[in-house]
Amino acid sequence: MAPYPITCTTEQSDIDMNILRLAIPSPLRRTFDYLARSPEDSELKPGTRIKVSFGRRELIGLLLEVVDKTDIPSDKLKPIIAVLDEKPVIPSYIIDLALWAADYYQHPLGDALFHAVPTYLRKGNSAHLAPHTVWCAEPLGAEKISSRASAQKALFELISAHEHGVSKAALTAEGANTALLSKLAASGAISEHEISATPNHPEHLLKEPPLALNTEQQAALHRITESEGFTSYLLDGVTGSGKTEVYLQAIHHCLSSGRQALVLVPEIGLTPQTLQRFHHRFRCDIVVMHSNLTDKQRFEAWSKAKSGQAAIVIGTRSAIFTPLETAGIIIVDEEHDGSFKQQDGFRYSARDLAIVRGHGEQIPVVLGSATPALESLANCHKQRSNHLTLRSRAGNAQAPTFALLDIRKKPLTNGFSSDLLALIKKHLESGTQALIFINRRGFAPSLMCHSCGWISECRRCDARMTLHQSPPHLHCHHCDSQRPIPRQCDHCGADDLRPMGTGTERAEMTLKQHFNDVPILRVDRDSTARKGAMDNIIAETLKGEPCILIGTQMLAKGHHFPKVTLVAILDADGGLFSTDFHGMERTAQLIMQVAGRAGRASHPGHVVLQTHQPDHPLLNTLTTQGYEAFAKEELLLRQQYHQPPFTHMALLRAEASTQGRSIALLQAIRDHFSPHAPYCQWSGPFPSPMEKRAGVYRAQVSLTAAQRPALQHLLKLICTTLETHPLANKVRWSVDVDPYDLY
DNA sequence: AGCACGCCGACT
DNA sequence: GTCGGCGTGCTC
Repeated sequence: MAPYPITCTTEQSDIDMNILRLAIPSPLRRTFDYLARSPEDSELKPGTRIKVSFGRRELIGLLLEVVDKTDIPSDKLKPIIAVLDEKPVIPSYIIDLALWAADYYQHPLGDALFHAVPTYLRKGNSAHLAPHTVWCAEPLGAEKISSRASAQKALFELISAHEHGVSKAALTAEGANTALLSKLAASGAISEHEISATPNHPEHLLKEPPLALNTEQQAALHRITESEGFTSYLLDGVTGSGKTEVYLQAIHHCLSSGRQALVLVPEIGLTPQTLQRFHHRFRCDIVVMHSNLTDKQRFEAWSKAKSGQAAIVIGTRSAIFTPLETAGIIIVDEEHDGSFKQQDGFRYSARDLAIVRGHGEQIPVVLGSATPALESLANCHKQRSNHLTLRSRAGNAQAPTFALLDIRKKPLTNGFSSDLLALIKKHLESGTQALIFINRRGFAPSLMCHSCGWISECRRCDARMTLHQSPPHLHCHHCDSQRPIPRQCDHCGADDLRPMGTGTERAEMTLKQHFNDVPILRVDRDSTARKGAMDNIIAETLKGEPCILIGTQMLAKGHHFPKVTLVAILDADGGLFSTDFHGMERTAQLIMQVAGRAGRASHPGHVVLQTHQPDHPLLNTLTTQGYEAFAKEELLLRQQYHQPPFTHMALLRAEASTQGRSIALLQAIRDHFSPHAPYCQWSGPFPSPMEKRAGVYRAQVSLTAAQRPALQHLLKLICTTLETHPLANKVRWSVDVDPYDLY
């Protein structure tokens, strides 16, 4: 209980609380103080939007606190211009979350805080939404319309067709002339009604009965629902083990007690199928927050979450900052997914912030994955999180079998060994489908001159340009620049240019030559760019006829293909020797994810990995003993090498338009700080693995420390120094705490 | 990040 | 003569 004030200090009433401390949307790492105009201004609460003059422009800041004194000389203080809200738009626990994140990720606080404010509000729009209304036909409305008003009659008919009323927007969409609405309303033929929220009656919540749970699922659900206050869980369940059913029943439990659920999903995870599952189960308002919404739509969804009207909020990374009137649970699906970490600007991890938020609001947090991130597993070992495992599959589904296909010394046809082609043939002949995974789109990763060895390189990046065939062009996948395919070598003029390596387009061509009697369905960013293209492919595979699916990561996420019995990974070696210590973990996750696409009860899946490293220990552990055993071994290696999650890491990145400037700045920082920070290991500065990208030269230095606070303290000093460093004016620099990748 | 001030080169 | 290039400095 809070200590009760025994003596009342009376001075308080004499002190003028007339300074408003604001967060300003700018990259400056501090707050800004303004003068209150009146005593009423001093009553304002944190989270209120305030318009102020800042430098030579006007902008909107967010009130953080009201204080009685400031270090800023009084001649510099300006009064505020206007107060935009009568009550805060952002609740204090969201402000706290954003401020915590700004501090942890070393990001300017104003900029971090405004990530929690919907763009619609950032632009100064009113926080009040016009209530949603629908038009309803009156019972005897038809008689009230003049017999000559045919257009009004038509509109009335249209409205009558909607038993529960219809919104103006929907009428417009149906091609109605909504200008006549007011005429009809005036004559009393129709009337306008506010839509009321779907009431959340606990007994009517379910549209369909929940599925029966197996013992493991039941145990997991029980652990989650019995928790009081904050507890963190890792729901570690192999593909097909029914994680989603556990989520749904945990959400049901949460909704039943009148609370809301927040569900975070990866960017590509927000498929119509996922949403369907929620809509089929629950009779309540569900809002979805993703990047394709307009500012207004996003704000509307946000408002429903904030008011409590939306019982379930599903969203991508940024939805972690959505206020909920009565939060009851946070679920992070596919928690290992990289899209939860923002890769530029404010480099926060929504998954990690979910834990922080759950702790702050004293609610359970469930991280779910079939291939948990190593740091999530480590958190379980450290007893910071509770490991809930689901090992058995629903129905009588079996785990896929794995085989490494040694392709050393084997002739390859555009990346396919003859063994693999034979295997595909066998599966097609038995009436099932095959899925081929290649992590490169386009026709071939590069174009080479057979005469002199010249390779088509991007002018703006240290990268080769990918050859695309439909339409024919060279494309840099790093900066998006394109150019026509040269007829002759740029270097020696010879006309013998040859594609090197295999991308999805070339693999598709190869398969078409070998299997001309079955459909070959290519799934990559290029082939699914057209609206509905992906749906058509899904529909085609669901017919169940033999076919071959070929594609990139897009195939690995979200969709399941029940008739696929063979999954082949054309090149499993790609990530094995990455300079990034995460490489092996990412490769393993990807392999398991792709493998998980195959097989159901009647058709067990076979997974084949073409490799030049059939003796690679971790690859063998993964394919013979599974992800869990792999993770255990990889964690041991990380521990040996003092790598995360056993140490804490931050990356100092720099980019500049000329070579050397980035390095020089980072070197200056290292020289300045490393003698005073013996607890911290410095590595670099080095040019980034791809030094030049989109015309800028990039470099980085990594810092690791055994103790988080020591690292945080050092980073703070570094940021302060960098802000005014003479070398920093031509260099863009940033700090990446807990980097997801080291590029 | 913006935005203004300021001081040097090629144009109506 | 100016228009405008981007270096530098500031924001309570």
